[in-house]
Amino acid sequence: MYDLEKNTLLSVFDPLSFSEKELQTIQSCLEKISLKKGSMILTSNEVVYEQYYVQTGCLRTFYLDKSGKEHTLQFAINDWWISDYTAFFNTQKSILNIEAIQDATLFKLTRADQEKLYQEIPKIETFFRKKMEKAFSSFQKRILENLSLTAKEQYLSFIFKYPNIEQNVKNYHIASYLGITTESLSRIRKELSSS
Amino acid sequence: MYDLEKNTLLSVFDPLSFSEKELQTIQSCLEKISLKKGSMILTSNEVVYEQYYVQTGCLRTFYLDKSGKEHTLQFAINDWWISDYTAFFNTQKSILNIEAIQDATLFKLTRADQEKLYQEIPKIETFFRKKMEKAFSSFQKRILENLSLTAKEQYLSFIFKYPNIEQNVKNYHIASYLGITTESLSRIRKELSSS
DNA sequence: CGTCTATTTGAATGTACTCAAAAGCGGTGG
DNA sequence: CCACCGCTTTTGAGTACATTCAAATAGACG
Repeated sequence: MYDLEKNTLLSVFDPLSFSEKELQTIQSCLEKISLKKGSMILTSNEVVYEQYYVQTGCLRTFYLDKSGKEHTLQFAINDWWISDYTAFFNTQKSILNIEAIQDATLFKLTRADQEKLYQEIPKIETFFRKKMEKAFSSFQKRILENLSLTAKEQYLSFIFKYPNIEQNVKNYHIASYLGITTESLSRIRKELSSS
Repeated sequence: MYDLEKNTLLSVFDPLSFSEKELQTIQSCLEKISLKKGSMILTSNEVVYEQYYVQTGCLRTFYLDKSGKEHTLQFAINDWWISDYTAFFNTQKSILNIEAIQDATLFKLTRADQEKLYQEIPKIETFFRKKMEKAFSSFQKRILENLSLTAKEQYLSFIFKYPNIEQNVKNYHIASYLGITTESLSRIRKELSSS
């Protein structure tokens, strides 16, 4: 295995270290995917068998409501995992869509291959459990901020959390994440710039 | 072990079945707790070493913001687990408070004992992983509803999800869960009753 | 019955929304 | 290099909805 490729695989499960044999197992489970900006890797109402590790680029998950509005649940940049996990956990149909909002390179991991990794490399199960705990915590924080902060404060919290997001996402994406209109976000930004 | 007590322990890890020896291990890890309505089992800024299984009664977790407002994150009734999981996972200080809003009986399980159970009865780790996945999914749903539904629709979704909640929680608790004032909730309920 | 708590109602205010239009920005082709 | 086009953001005016504060009712309980 070329070192370059090996380093890439290692970065997927970053704090862990592996034997040569384990790396081969991992390699057999990960499929590299390149995406063009604007393309979708998941649309609602598909059964979800896979999750994705984002190596480069930027993606988002969003929910399309009955009135046709998009609501961004999450952005994912380098070193994040992304899927419709609610559907993934139960091998159900997705309610979310996943879109590349920048050209991106990903690694795909199917549920079946994940189980295989759990069997062969148990520490990977712990790795994913911790990822899940982090994701859970960030959802909890999001709910609490939603309940306790004004739109302006939520925007500030957002750009603090994702300091380099500006290059990747449009303001209307941020608005759809915050649950406000682009117009409202524009006015909030105006206020902030003049103070 | 009396059958009654045994059945109680079994209900904590419901779909699983255990040997006599495993039941003893479980028993040694669970501590039964009785709570009076109004009492707190966690206040913010404490290190969180435990989670609780709710056998009877009703509890809620809430966040107290700088302005002194309470924001309810969750209610927990029979067969739910409750804690400040964000703090629990990392053995950090809580930002949440947990209050009994009805007389309640709980089982306490510490992080250390949970690890012990994982070692001795591996299927319990899977059990908790699935609980976590469910909790994650319900947070995701909450965020999406927050983004896509009106206050009235969120209220309807809430009473649909917790059909028997009325006996347990005050309307001002529901309002603090929905992120609206008691007055607004009152007006929403009035509209609904007249239509 | 009286007291305490919870809910409802009213009026004024504020914040975000919709709809429509203008301005800004980036890339392409003449 | 500039003009044009499509996309994004900003601005404006009017409206809708939730908020605040204050007061009135309704319920629960001794």
